[in-house]
Amino acid sequence: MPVTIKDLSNQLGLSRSTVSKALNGRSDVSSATRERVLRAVDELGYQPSAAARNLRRQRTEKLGLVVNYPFQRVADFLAELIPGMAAVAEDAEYNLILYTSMAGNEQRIKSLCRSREVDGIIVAWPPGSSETVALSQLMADEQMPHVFLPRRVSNAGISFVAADHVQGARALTQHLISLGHRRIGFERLPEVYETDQDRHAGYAAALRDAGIAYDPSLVISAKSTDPHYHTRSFKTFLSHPAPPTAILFFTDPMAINALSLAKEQKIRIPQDLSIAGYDGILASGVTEPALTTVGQAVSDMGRLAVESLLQLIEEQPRAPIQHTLPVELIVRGSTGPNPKD
Amino acid sequence: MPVTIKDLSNQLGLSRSTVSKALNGRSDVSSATRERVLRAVDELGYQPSAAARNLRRQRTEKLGLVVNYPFQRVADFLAELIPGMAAVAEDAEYNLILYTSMAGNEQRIKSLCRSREVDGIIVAWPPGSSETVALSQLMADEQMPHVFLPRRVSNAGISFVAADHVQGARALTQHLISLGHRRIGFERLPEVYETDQDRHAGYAAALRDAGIAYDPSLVISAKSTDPHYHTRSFKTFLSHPAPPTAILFFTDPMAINALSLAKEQKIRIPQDLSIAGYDGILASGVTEPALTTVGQAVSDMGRLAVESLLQLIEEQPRAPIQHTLPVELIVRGSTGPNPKD
DNA sequence: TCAGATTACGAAATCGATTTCGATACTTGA
DNA sequence: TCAAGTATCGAAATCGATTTCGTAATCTGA
Repeated sequence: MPVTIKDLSNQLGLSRSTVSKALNGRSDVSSATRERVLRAVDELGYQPSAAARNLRRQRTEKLGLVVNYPFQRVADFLAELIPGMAAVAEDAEYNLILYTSMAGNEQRIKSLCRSREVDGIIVAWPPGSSETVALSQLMADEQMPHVFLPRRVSNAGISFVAADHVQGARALTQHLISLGHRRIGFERLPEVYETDQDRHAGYAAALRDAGIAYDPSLVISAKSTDPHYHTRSFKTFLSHPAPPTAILFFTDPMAINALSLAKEQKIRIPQDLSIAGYDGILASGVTEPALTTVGQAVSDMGRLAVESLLQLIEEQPRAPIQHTLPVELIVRGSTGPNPKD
Repeated sequence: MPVTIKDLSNQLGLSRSTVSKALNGRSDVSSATRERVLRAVDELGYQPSAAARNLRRQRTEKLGLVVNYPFQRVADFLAELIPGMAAVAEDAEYNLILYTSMAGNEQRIKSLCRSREVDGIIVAWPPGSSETVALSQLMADEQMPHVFLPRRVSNAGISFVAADHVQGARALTQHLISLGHRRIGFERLPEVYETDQDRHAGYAAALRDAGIAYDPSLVISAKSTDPHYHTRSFKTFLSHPAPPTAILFFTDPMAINALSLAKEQKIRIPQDLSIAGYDGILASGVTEPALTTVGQAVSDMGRLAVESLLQLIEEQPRAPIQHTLPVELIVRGSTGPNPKD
């Protein structure tokens, strides 16, 4: 039903070859013919069939975005990420295809690679490190360019875009130390996440720099991101024989949860206790008090991820492309001087 | 480089036709042969080429999501919308392709339709009504199934999924009236948006129901969603000779902005002034006081939009598919009794 | 003026699947 | 036993573009 290149060539009395060459800017077409072709394209409203072109060219100009985050929990993150990515991709004439149901299913990733419906893949989900390496290997076997986001992968051969969480957690901890805090609690996630290892390393480094002994009883590992765990962790902190005067939470939602728990228990923030989050989500700016946190240049990360992927696709470099972006300490009302000072 | 159906047929000593039929569940293949084929598929890791299949079948099992919202401003909205849409689509073996750079560019929509790289389109952007009709016509001319989201279109022939903003604004206004308010301010958007007309209609209806005269000086139309305008509108309300005792803002961010302006001016919310938002974004729950607002079942809207589109694609009904979903009044701390009572 | 180079175009192969139609072998029933 | 029906498979066309290669016409320079 739509206009094909055959219709065009019939109308013009030219061969399909010539029409195709005229449209693709090849040199062996006279400029007069080229103009005739272009005029006819306008007249008939011709647009090449994507499927036919993809088949012949063996590429689709589509990038796969494999997401497995629970969207609600990282709403801000994705909402900032996706437009940046889409914008860069579209500038390069690529589009993004979303895949949200392939978590933990290697087979589906493999199918995606083999069907060649995308030219490259951005993986945005939080698997454990070993899983990441296996996944990367799988895609490499299928010759599918790919980039991991938003996380560092310590394995040397893997491309990724990440934020510098060592620096972020370190800056945050230093901020608290500079306010006089010595006993600083930290609620972390399970260690399988490299993000967790990084933030923990930053926390530990800041303590070491300040000559403060690392107290394992001040570090609690949440089993998951379920709010239930944070509530329990928070209570554990409070009932500690020598409770912390400041607490670092792994993410803003955890910290925001803690803010309301504190309010229930008539604990004043930051007079009685300092609380800090991480990620700089939108909601962190409107709580009372507003949350001290660490902001990431999420939009930049998205852009960089796509740029990196396009580079992998078009230039096929030997070395992986790895970016670690700086993060920004955002000091707001939820942190204050150590009340014990 | 990847395994093709030809490789399979060579390996098996069968024709490509037979292999294809075995894989597509056709009846004229013996079950023994079918099993041999399936085994070979597993062994060789065969996956049909998406491009070849698309070309032959004349469909792609992809849906286009044309978005033009400023992502940051509607972060929550999209973050809730997209996963719901993706989930439904993927259950039906479809995927979502994102298009974010085609605002106001009819030509690009036309190209998208003609290239047949998607089987249907969901349009999520806030054009004026007349623009919507033109856009719909354009896609209809190209025989491209499409659904508008998240907005009502008064033109009878157009498919859409929307929330019932008449009801929402009406419920919100009634809530304020029941608190004793008689002078209720309303900051609306330019009238070209049907959403605006709906919410305004709901506001006016509630007043009428309560026998309160409609006072045009209490209704301010913001020129855009720029925070600058809201600040000015808010000040206009305050300097009104008979200022409102409650204000309805068109969206939550506007209301949240007003909350902080009020705090600056030592106006107590809700003791001195009641403030309400609209949309029920995440941040509206963590402000101090938390915002009274109207929540939409955004995830449901996304799901419904995709379901409707799939229906349009697969069943080709004559009539358009139109859904208007109820919304939910969320009463929180930012609204209270009329202080003048 | 003529061999060789250049220009402009078309025929046909190709990408990898699906589908139509026809052919063969095997059953079935009277 | 034979005609008709059924089960199973393959050859070839097809989807709509791109690309390779060959050819005819024109141009160039000595």
